[in-house]
Amino acid sequence: MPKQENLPFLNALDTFCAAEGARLTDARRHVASIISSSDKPIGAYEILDQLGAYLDKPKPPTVYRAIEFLIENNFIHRIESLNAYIACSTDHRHAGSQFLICNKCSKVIESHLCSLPESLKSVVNDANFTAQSWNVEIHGLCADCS
Amino acid sequence: MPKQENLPFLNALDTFCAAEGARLTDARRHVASIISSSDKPIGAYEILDQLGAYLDKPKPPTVYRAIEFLIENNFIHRIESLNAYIACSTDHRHAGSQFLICNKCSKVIESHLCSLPESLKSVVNDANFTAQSWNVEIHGLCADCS
DNA sequence: CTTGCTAATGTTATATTATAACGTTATAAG
DNA sequence: CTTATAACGTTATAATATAACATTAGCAAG
Repeated sequence: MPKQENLPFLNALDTFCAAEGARLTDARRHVASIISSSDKPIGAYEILDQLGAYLDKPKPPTVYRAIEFLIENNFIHRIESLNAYIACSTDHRHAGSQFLICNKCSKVIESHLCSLPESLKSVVNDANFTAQSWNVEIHGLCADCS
Repeated sequence: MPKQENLPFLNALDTFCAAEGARLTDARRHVASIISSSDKPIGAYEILDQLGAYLDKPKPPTVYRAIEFLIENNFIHRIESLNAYIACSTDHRHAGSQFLICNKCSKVIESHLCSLPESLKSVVNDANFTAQSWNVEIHGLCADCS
């Protein structure tokens, strides 16, 4: 019984692939669908399990390759502190991500600051560091759980 | 040939343990020494290898237990995006960490903002989220490598 | 259309990171 | 001393991720 598909998400992916000449293969589409249908970050092996409903005996590389493709093209993010993946909730490519991760229900709120906060910019500048990408993971309790 | 030990770091650990009644066992001291002697984040299994010079055939749990102890007491941090560990460079407990991670030489600069940047605070407040801890990992090129 | 290139996949195996479980030992407090 | 607890040793395995290589699919040039 597939969960409700996240159609806007899949349509955006479709549009992107058509525009870029990228191939939206079965594996990619199904993995995208599985991740975007989850209301919380989902691990690679849980994706693999669910993928079994659509493909014949999928193996880890199939999942990881799809994940790689989707991350590269900014459709999903990896939550480093959970080794899990989540659909990107913004519609533009961004070098940095910010996640509010509930320690109780595991739901994640993605925010989308378009640039590094000033205080971090200062840190970066003071160190003569060239920032290429950045990731903020804030753990705590969401509104429902606190 | 042990690298130069980071004595200030080990002394601080010693002082802390004495003050808190925590036990500074061989495993903990050696793991702390190994991590604090490294000029870049070091993985658990590399720690394990090096630990072999001091303890008899150490096993993963020995390393992970020491790591857990050192993280809990804020002497080291885990760099999530590298699955690696680094000595804390600040002398006070802090709920949040910020790391500038060089993609070329792997060295890490830890900064120590004591509170969330304002723009992130707003995000947290707007979501009625209660932040407990936070981690910022900024990847890019350090001054030497850019 | 068919040849040849490239992207993507299938498959097997294995690397890497981390923890569960359980019996034993060491420490400090009474 | 005794006892409670913290820490450890050991074995095993869980969980996450990638290497390597043979194969296939899609597409573009001729």
